[in-house]
Amino acid sequence: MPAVALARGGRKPAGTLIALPNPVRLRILTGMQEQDKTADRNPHIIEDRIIRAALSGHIAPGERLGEKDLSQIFNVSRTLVREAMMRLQARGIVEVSPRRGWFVIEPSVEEARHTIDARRALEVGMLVTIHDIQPAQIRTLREHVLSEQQALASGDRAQRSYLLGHFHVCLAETLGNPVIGSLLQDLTTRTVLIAALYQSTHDAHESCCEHGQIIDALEKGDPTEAARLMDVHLRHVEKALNYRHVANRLEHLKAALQGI
Amino acid sequence: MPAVALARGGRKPAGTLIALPNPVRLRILTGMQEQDKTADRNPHIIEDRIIRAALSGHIAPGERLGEKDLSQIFNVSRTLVREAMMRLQARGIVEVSPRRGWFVIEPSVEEARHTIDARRALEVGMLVTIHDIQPAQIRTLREHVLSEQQALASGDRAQRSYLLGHFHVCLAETLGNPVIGSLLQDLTTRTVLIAALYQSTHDAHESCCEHGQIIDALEKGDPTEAARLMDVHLRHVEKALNYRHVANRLEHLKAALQGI
DNA sequence: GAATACGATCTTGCATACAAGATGTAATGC
DNA sequence: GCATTACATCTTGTATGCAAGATCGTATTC
Repeated sequence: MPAVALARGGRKPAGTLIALPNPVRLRILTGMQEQDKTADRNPHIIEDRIIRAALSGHIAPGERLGEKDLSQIFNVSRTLVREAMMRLQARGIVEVSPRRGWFVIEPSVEEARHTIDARRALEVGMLVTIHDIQPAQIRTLREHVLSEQQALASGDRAQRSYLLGHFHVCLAETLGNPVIGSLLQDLTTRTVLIAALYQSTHDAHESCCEHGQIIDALEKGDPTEAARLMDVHLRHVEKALNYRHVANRLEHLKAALQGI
Repeated sequence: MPAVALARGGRKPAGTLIALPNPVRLRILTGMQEQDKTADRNPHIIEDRIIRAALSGHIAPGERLGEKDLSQIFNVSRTLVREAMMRLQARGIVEVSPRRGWFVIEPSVEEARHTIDARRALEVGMLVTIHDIQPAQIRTLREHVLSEQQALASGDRAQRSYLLGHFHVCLAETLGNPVIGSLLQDLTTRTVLIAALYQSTHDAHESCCEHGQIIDALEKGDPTEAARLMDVHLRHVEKALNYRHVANRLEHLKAALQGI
């Protein structure tokens, strides 16, 4: 028996990430970014932290998010945790197994495809319907890519993962549509979880480079080309997913037991 | 003083719909569709009913949804109502005013544009990335349009409104992407609320006809044309919104008091 | 008569208590 | 030794209670 037992309702350890009991592991949720300490009374803080942790790769798909653990971590009652979980559930980030617990989504191969297709539709559609774009917007985007490059150089994997995912949200918001930005935040979070699940080997440098190319096309006033590049970019992201490797747990187990 | 007083926290009566106190008016939420009585223990029933009521035009933007009222209507405690509200909040259908109450969204002109733009991006993007389409799928869509026509003929405005909105969800799901379908459910619900707010005069017959044309294009194996038609369709929907008429309440009040 | 202060009564915000189910563990039978 | 059963302990599900704020009506004050 390991030194620390897994919490009762726990599924199997998600990936290789878990080496500590949940309450300890999940402590990363608290002090991650000191910048928004002001909004400590923000009822959305729990959601935000979880999304951020997922985007940073700190939380793995299938990971259990116990109400009690979270209530201790955030020092609130289970009520507030539950309310945050309800919102995250509506956003497709977590799901509940009755009387067993809350779990970060573990999309099946099919769900993964649908999610990426949805992103493709939304992002390509967003780019082809652009009218004009201002230099200031280009500057904002370039700054984002610059910070991506800095994260790449510094070797901060969490920051890198976060920024690469957040580029797409940033793009939508910079182009002036917060509604699309909000939808993309959820879809990219799910994509990052999918990538973690299916062990994406997608190169971060390549992603960053492609982000730059998309901005180039926008700067040249060619949104159609930008849309095409985005399509290619998302195909690369998808192609990097090794769907066969993990498949979903049930399929995996089934195959294993059939001696395949 | 009127025979029935408005609930304390109530904003102004939303549109001309309110002629009864909320608890009575909202009774429409209970027995709307007898078909899914089986799932009475489904914790999502409250959300579903509210979405459906909004799509049917039974619930107006700005309408107050008191926790107590709903808990009486659905015969559950406030806890479950609150959880449903949290999910609806995450889906952008309701919003909360602290210690005053929950309200169906009343999008500003800007938010309305962003929502329709998001729909355009998503639906156009979905159509241009279609590969092949089966006759069975075309049949499903035709059946939907048929039921739209029946609702038009029968004069059932609620059913008409619901089906015209639901076409877009149906399209996404039929084309095989439930993720897009889920996103579109929320976006179309918001659009219907916007239409109610800005008094859309968009002709229902025209909408239904355009739905048919989109299916025609898909059947002919021309998704690009379908995408173009969808773009036009959504522009018609948007154009029908008489943004100036109500604008938002503040603007409206301002204009009224300036004697415009 | 107009402005203000105050309290009654509504609302949501949040914590807590208990019910009910799921799971791991140890005792029991053979 | 192995299967079965009973129980202990964890989990979420749901209702309820009380706190705190917002609004409205009324009395009070100038």
